[in-house]
Amino acid sequence: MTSDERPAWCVVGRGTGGRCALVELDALGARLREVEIEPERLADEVARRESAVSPRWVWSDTPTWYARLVDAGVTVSRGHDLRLIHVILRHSEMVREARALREAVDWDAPIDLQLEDRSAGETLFELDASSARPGGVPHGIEEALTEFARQRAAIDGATDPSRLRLLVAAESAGGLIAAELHAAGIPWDVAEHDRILAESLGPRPSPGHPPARMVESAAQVREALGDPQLSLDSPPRLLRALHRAEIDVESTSKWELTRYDHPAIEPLLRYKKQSRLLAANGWAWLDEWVHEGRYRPVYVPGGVVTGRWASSGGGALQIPRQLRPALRADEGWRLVSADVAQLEPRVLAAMSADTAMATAGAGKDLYSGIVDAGIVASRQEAKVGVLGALYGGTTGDSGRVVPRLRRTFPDAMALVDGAAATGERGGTVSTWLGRSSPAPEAAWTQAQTSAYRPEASSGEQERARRSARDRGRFTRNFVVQGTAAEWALSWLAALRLALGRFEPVAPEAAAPASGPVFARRAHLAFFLHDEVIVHAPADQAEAAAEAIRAAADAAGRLLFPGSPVDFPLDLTITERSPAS
DNA sequence: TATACGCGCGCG
DNA sequence: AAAGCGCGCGCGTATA
Repeated sequence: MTSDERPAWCVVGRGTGGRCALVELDALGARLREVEIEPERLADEVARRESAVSPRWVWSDTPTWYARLVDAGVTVSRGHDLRLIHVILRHSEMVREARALREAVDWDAPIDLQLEDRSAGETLFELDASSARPGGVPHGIEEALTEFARQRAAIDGATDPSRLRLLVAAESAGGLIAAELHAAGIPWDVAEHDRILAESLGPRPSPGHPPARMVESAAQVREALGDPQLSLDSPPRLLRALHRAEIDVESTSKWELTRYDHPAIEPLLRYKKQSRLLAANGWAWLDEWVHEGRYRPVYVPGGVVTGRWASSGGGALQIPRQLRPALRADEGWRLVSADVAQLEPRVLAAMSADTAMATAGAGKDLYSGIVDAGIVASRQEAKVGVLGALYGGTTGDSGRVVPRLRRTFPDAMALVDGAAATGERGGTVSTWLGRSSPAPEAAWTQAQTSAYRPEASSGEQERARRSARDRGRFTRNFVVQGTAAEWALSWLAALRLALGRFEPVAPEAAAPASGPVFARRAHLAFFLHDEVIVHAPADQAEAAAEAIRAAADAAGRLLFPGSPVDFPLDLTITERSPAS
């Protein structure tokens, strides 16, 4: 083993005296070289190694290290996020020996959102001891090397190392992508957003005043209820006023109100919609979150137990469809939007190797395929039934359709029914690539045990059964939602690498607001569970669309080699995102 | 005055 | 018709 061997990994961490340490490892984890450098030189040193050997970069957590590199104009193609991977491995059923990982409690820290959303102007790489936040993961190089060795041992000794390695790579790629999405931002048309607000609410009022059209709606509600002083924003008072008008709802929720025919209902529903728009995405939101034509949400990979991403600040994953037209490509650029048709049922069909379900989905619309197979009469019934199968629905339309699906798709239904049964018993279930559901809380297990005693009251038994069913629905959905998240991460990861190979466009065609790394080529701009938006120079839009399709095919083959299940996309190239 | 919690609704 | 899974956020209300 010689020192000029090509490194497979490069571990980055805090060294001595405020310097950064880089340690290159060979494929077996043996140290090849190590250097300590001043923090200002880190971006250059990373860029040099990336272009020479493109190692997999290992660091404590991606927001801490990578956001600064991206800002400095440096990207890397592959990473290993010790914090994200630690959380997966310490719970994974695939890991045979997790004791050492579980004892490394420092690595079980939640993401530090302050750091992720760091403000501009903060000095680069102030990673000395004084800036380490209590409760965060360790950033020192020796801690990183030790944890990395633990993680490699856990993966190598797993029941299915190759699947777990796919998950580790996909999760880490997600970390890189989240940082890049934040840096690039979503191209946002403030004028269009303002126009949509004005259309619904009236022109922007002066601070502290309600918009005119909301005042109007509220007045109509008060008039119809005969209560001139009523405050619509207080659910208890509104409920009492509705009862006085003989509208016998149990809550003030929208779905319940729509069932009543009364002159107050229409303006009340309108008021609620206006109120929601104003509070969640009104002018204050615009002022706070959109700057220089970009909305830059903070994405939180692994933020959901199932492996889905969460977000923090601005409600990035809940942008109302109504505001979609405010997403607008820069001049000379396009938005390439793609979403997967029925991702979760297709993932279920592939996991369970249910050939009947694969056949129903072959081509385009899975729900229509179920109708065509003569199982249900309408697409809507098919959809409600499939969602009921995934979520554990027992009542209403879904409860009626699920038994038919159980006969038609026995393998798919056996998989989710089995996951539900395991959850009801207090067991753990896992996704296709090995992310496992959390164990039940001690109080849950205690309550189940207690309810089994002969002297347990019927109320106690009923509560225990209900909570067992609740947990069963969670584990039922966990395996599908979690595997769909793995598919989506694989899709994104493949797409990102493909876009990274696009030729830069001429400087005069650049989109400077996207930042130095992304301004001159097609790049990811938005991700939402089963949907991506790529911001692309007009003459790269078609190629980007093809890359999105190719990445979806690649994700399917990677996770489910040989499976007949396909993952068709709805794909559009536009200047402005359609309201749909 | 600050914090915790439930409601309602936006997204998949 | 409005359920069955996973979230984040703003609001009003209750509690300290």
